[in-house]
Amino acid sequence: MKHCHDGELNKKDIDVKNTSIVYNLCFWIGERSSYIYLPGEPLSVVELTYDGQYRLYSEDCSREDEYVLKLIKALGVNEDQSDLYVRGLGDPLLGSFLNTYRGLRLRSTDLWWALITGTCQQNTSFKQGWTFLHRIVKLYGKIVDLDGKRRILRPPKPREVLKDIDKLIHAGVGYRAKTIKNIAEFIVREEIEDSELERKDPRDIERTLTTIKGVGPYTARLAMTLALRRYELPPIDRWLRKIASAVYEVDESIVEDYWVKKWNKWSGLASIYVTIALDAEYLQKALERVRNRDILPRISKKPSPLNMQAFCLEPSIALLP
DNA sequence: TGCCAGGCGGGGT
DNA sequence: ACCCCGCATGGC
Repeated sequence: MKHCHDGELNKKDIDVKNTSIVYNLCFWIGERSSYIYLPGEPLSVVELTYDGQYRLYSEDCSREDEYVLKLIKALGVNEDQSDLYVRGLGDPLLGSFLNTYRGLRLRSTDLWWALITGTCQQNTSFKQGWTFLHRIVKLYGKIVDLDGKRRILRPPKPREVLKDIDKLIHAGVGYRAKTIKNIAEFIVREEIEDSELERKDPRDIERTLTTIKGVGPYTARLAMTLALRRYELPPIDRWLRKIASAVYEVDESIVEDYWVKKWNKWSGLASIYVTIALDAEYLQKALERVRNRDILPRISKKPSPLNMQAFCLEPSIALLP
């Protein structure tokens, strides 16, 4: 890769550090900066220091202005969240989180990676799911040379996974391997531009993504949230359903309706924020924290959405070849 | 050591 | 529109 140029985010009141580290993989989180792969082609990556300086690398620097726009979009710098705050300040679940993390945005990935991320969360714990993802990157990822000085991992593309699909077994993903294969084939076959899906009606997006076998409403909605910045349809799993039911004192069967009435076009983002606010703790611990109104991230040594660095210390990841 | 978990699809009613 | 089961794996 070539070093294209350096710049500075016009970041206004964005919390650059937390935005770049939350749900990032540990390979790309450093002491003073993080790496962010930009969606789409050509392969481009940004090193973003926590004070907002960035350094752009790409296979092809000729369209570097486009990449800066991609970066701005991926970081959600211009996403106007004022309505979210009108809805959320004072909320028993997210009120104090929103107050404390005002500058946080959700960094986008590409659709392929968002769908894989959702698949890895299916019927498993936070820790196990994110362990799968780290292992997929270690098993399939290539080392890229940034400017002759630094080398970093990059996530695999769908074709690279398809080429050696049997290796997925070593990532420990179990029966999810089939779904990952289906997703890779879908992405290769459809050649959908993320921007094309982005404009569709949310129900259409959900319908399109759930045609992939193994992708249901949860994974489709998570992907819309993580890749398209479309938050109208919330990913609600058993964990969030029980938490929301407890906090708002509504029956589990109507949690989704209640959630969408409350958060409206921010529903998906609010779902993700709850996982951050509760450090993605196991359900019983999360419920206890909710009862104690202890709903702010507590950064410990354990892996959590705001402490993804900890995954690099896990033997099951660190010791992979 | 066995459970069994931040889903899903298929097969029932 | 529901309910129920099996599913691979690795944490607890």
